[in-house]
Amino acid sequence: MPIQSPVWRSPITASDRVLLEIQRAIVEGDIPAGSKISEPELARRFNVSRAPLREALARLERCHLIERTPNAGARVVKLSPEGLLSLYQLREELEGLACRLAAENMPEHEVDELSALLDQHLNSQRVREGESYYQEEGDLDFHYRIILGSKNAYLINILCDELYFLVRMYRVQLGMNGPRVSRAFDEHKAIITAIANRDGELADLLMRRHIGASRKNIEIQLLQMRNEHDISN
Amino acid sequence: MPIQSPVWRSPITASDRVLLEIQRAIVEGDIPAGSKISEPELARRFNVSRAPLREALARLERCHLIERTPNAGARVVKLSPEGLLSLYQLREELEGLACRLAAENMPEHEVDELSALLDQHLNSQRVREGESYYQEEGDLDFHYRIILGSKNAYLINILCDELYFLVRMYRVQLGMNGPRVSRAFDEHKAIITAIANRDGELADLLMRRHIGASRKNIEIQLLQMRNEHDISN
DNA sequence: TCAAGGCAGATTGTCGACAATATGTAGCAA
DNA sequence: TTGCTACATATTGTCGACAATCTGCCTTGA
Repeated sequence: MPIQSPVWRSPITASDRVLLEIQRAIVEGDIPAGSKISEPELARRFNVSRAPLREALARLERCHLIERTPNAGARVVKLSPEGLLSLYQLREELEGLACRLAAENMPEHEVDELSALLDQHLNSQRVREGESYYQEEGDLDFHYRIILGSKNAYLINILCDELYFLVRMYRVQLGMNGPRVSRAFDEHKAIITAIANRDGELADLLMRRHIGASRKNIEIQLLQMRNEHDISN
Repeated sequence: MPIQSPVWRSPITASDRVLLEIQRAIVEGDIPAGSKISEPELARRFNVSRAPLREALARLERCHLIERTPNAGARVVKLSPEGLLSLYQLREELEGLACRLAAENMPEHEVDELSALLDQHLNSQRVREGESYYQEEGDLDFHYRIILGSKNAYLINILCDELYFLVRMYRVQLGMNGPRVSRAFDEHKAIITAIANRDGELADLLMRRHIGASRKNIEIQLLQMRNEHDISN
């Protein structure tokens, strides 16, 4: 089940439906990265005319999943190590800020809910150890809730609507699940505790460190992949 | 002359042209904040059909100048003190990051050019003192160049293409030029010096302080405006 | 052989019309 | 009078067709 944007309007129009389908297809690699997008073909495939399809394409460009050139059409973005690092640099800053603001603005009940959710995940995780469920769904949910708790509309929009589809795309396609599952629990717990204590500065620092650790983890994996590739050639 | 996005494709299509015109109209208050947007009316006004107009509207939504609701149409955003502060909170983080990255990635010649440009502005400014030209054009140009110097595509896109039109809109419509002109010179100079010295940490700090000072300046003006309003009633 | 130019096909940009949905108004019942 | 319903109007969403532009291939000439 795909995680859909929290600031999402209930999908009513044809362009909404098509957008969701193409988003999923791109994120999961069903439409390969770097491939050209043919408007007539996609329109047939989803049984709509080109008008709502182009509306959907405009929104896909907004969340950086495709790139369009006038009179030349659209291509699915190519994933690159540099792009991934750029993305994580941004996340460090933005989610750090989100934590600081959440410590000020997140309502008490939202903090409690998130805290309870973490405990719940921890228990269900201990049962079937190793399952990478948490890293996928739970991790994103955790980050989403804190971002929403910041109550900064621009920040929420940029992170949830524009950048997080890319994060998911990188995770799925590069298989960046990582062995950090158990450590992520503790880090998440520490972050929400800081927010509960209304210690914005600490929450900020912990979140930066949390994402920074992911980034370094990714850098290591990328290095390994490159080495394997070099050896095999 | 409007400052156009540095990552702009040369305006070729009708939707590009319409986008630029509506952007200007909204930023300068020609189309009032909060007003409803009628597709048929705008289409007639700019002599295009609704197809390219809707394409333009999609991009206006992207840079937060309008808000759309399915089946209900689009409205120009309403400006609010909270919105302005949210925007500046974001800018502090993002442009701080931009400075840190620019210190690493900005080519030497770009640093020199920007430094020279600052001196040039300083001289022409001293001639016609008080003119708010610098604050408008020069200031934005300065920030743009540093952002571009970061070489982080996502960061550039978010700041230059999505947030800066709003910044301009707030400045124009709330008349936030401020008396900080001369001080901004010194701050800009210090920032570019830090970047030239490849001292990312310092450049980051100085930029956050620079934008933070603007934010506080704005908060004061907002307070004054409220007081005057309260008194006059 | 190779480069420049042009032609054919396909793709994107734009248009006008129709269908689906929302908004405002008048009439009716409590 | 107040609140609801039904209708008329206007606006948005979608469609199919045409115009403008690009891409690849072929011809042509040096």
